[in-house]
Amino acid sequence: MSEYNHNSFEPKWQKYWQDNNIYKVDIDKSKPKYYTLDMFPYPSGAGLHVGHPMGYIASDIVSRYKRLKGFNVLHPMGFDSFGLPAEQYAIETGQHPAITTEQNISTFKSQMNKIGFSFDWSREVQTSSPEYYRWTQWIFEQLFNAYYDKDENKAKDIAELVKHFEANGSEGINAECDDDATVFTAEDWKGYSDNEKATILLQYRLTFLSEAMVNWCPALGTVLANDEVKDGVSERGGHPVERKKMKQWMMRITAYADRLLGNLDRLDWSDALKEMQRNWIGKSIGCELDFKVADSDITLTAFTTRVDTVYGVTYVVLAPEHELIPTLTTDAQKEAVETYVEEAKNRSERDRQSDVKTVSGVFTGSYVINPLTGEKVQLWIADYVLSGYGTGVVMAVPSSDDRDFRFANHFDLPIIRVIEGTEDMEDPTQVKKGKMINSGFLNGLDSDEAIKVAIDKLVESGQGKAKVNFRIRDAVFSRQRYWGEPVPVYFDENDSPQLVPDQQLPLNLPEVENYLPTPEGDPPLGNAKDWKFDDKFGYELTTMPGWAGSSWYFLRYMDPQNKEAFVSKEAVEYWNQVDLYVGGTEHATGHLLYSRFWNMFLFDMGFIGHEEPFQRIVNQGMIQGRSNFVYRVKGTNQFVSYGLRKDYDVQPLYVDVNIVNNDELDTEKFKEWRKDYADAEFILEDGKYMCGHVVEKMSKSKYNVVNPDVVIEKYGADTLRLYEMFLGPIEQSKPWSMQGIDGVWKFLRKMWRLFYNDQGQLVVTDGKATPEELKILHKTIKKAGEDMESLSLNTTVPAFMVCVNELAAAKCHKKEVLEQLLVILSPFAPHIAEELWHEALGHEDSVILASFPEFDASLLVEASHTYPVSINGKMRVKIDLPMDISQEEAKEAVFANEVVKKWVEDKPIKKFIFVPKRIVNVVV
RNA sequence: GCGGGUGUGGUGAAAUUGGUAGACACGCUAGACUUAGGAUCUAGUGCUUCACGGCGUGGGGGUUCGAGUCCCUCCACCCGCACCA
Repeated sequence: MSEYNHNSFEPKWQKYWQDNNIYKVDIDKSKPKYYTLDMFPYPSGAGLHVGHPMGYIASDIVSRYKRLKGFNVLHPMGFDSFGLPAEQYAIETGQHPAITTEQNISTFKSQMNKIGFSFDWSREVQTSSPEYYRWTQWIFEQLFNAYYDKDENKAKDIAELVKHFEANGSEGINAECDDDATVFTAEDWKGYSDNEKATILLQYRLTFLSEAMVNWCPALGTVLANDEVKDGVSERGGHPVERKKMKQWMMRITAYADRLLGNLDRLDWSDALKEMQRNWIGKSIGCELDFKVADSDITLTAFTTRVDTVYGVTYVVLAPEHELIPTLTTDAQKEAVETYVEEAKNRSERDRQSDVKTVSGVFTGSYVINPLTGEKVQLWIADYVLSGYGTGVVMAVPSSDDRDFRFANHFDLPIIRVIEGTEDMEDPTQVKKGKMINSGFLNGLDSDEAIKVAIDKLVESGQGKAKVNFRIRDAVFSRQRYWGEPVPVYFDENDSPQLVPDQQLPLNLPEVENYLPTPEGDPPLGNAKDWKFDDKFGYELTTMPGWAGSSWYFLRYMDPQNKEAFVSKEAVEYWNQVDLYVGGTEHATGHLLYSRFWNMFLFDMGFIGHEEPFQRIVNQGMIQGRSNFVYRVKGTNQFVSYGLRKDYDVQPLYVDVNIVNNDELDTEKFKEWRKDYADAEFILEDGKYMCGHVVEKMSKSKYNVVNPDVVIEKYGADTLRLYEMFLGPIEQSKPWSMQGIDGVWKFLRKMWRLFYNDQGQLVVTDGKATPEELKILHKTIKKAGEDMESLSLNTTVPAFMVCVNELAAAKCHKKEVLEQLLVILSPFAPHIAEELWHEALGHEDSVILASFPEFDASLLVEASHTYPVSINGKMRVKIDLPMDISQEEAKEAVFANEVVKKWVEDKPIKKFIFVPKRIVNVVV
């Protein structure tokens, strides 16, 4: 074969790998395991664009590398196949989402296979298949049957809680539960009806029904979890979201808040990612303290992290939603308060968020007593206090909190400075910590000390206690949609939720004629005919959220066909944690928290042996689109080139980037692109039509989507793989550009020419490699190995280029060298490696089964080193010196050099620095 | 506002973690071979200067024999969170 021609062999090897099940893996205890995972995609109708495979390519390279290094590598792929787009499409067209989804998956798979990924497709999972969601439902049932014991700090079987209730009632139980959990005795418990018992247990279960404020999105017709709402609108589609009280299934993720936070320290994730999770969990350590309402027996409990500043409290504020407001409002203030509360209620979430600077509030007319100072201060209501955080009551310290400061200034409330040094400052909140002043028994203490002393005092007098608060909320689990897992629950004659028995799982998603809510306002599942448990009891009509199926799929890959369990003990023991998880940062607070939560729960219950699912995560950057524009002269069919557009009155129009090459428009293709452009005329510059460009998200409507199939057609999968890595560090976002892909392609052609000459004759020779040739090879082995371990894949490609350039220059065609080069290149470019491995080198087995060559350090040892010699820190000349030269000898040699003499002249030598194998620096 | 990150040629980017700044590619320039070139090969290519040289890693300052790398300070851009008490 005379020329490198990817089309002639890439499909051939893809078929060979598939036919020979080369990527199929099984438990093999004789080998160490390695688990590489990609965040599985939602199979959208648009197919893959060139941005998607970047992470997949990186993880594929690592998988292939680890395999060559002797690991048994689990590298699966599957589909997160429940989701909104397929359902929206069903609503519009009546097409069942399962059909659309199946078609899309088939497109995705064919695109992936063309790139040559080493996935073990026999382990594929699809979250929407009943065989899979049977176990998602099963996990839901385990969560239903469990509660969280705060003493042992783990989830336990709900039966143990029942035992405790039977013996002691609610006395002495330290478990995660609803805030308003019932208090009762063992006697009470025995007297309760089944229904009453069920209601109480629901207050403890890790998945539970609750009447709660939720994010309701009318446009999508469903509630959304907090992480699915961004800036007050839905993350998908950008529709407005309202707060609404609804009965919903919830997940008690807050039980795990502290462990989810604490474990972060031992995970090998980027700081940014960990920080995002920390923020989301939002732990704050502080205390609760009681403010008695003056002339009343009501006590308000406030949460603060800065109890040291308690002497600076000049007023206390309630959230507008606080339920005691009517009782606490004096008659004189009644009207003002009601007006304010009404207004605050009507402000949308979005308003409240975007308008942070406006100060508003109202005085209740009541006063409260500071528990530590005995001072009487005003009680206010303001919407800067959130009902959902802490207790909905804030002790305001205008001298150290920005919001309190603004508020006090606005309403002319007193400000007491309690930190030394802030006495004369216009804005005392600029200094947050220091020695306490004006603070009674806290005077002279440092802020941090004062916090401890103040808490002790509060505890002593029974007016407060240390308290840790979390920002994270329990997760809403219900979705009022069709295309998701049915919740395996029915409601009995008392309307009490009951689990569908295990033997009857999966509870299949029923057929419906209409994917919209029922006329009664029930979710779409309400349209299912005769869908009842035991023909009697109605099933739960909401479905599970998108994150349910994706919260445990990494476990199912280990044992995907298991009919007896979600994963066998043996499989999960062997494959254990995911060693490398590659995916986008957009899942930082959703998927990655929920997965950790479920995994931790399954660990607590003894089903799996590891607490954290993903030891190492690498977030690949986004590939942005690069849109092109043409400029039509208004009212004509004339298009003016980018550089000349200023001379005309033009309208920029998107043009398909696939008919533009390096910003130059293919005018012929442009005329064919659309009917109305068929007789377009062009005003050219330098004989070319140049387009404008802008970097933005890849999307169909912007005509900037580049399909990997197109790149593969022209350059081949190996070039695509190498090029996507060559573009830069994997974590970095960058616009897609084809500039430079030629360089990678040329590299593969050069590589090819080490094996075949222009006439297509094999030129590989059998001779013994020279030390020089071995050196070229081994420094590449070293570099490639290190890079693949650290995922610096962008620098590996140049290392290969240098290697091939040097071998070509040395006219080295020796089998001994080329054979090993093919092995180390094969993770990046498996097709060309396999082709040459068989056709040029005559191997029978696949290169995938080879071993990664051992790097031999002794081959890189040199007799001499070229030292850069600097005079006063400026590099002036390079001198070859023997490796083992002493400082004295080096000095002699350096000063004998003409160039050095010229620079030094007769100036006195101040210093002579000699760093072996590095540098010489002369200071004059 | 808080937190995280990034700033290096015309472009994408390297730099053994304090030791020759710009590897490797794209692009560009010149030449060779060619009927032809969006093929291939050779040479050049940070800026500046005829040259010797000088200047160069967002700006300013510092530590050091030596700083893209460490410290201080300021600026710009990107990402995340945001009345969280």
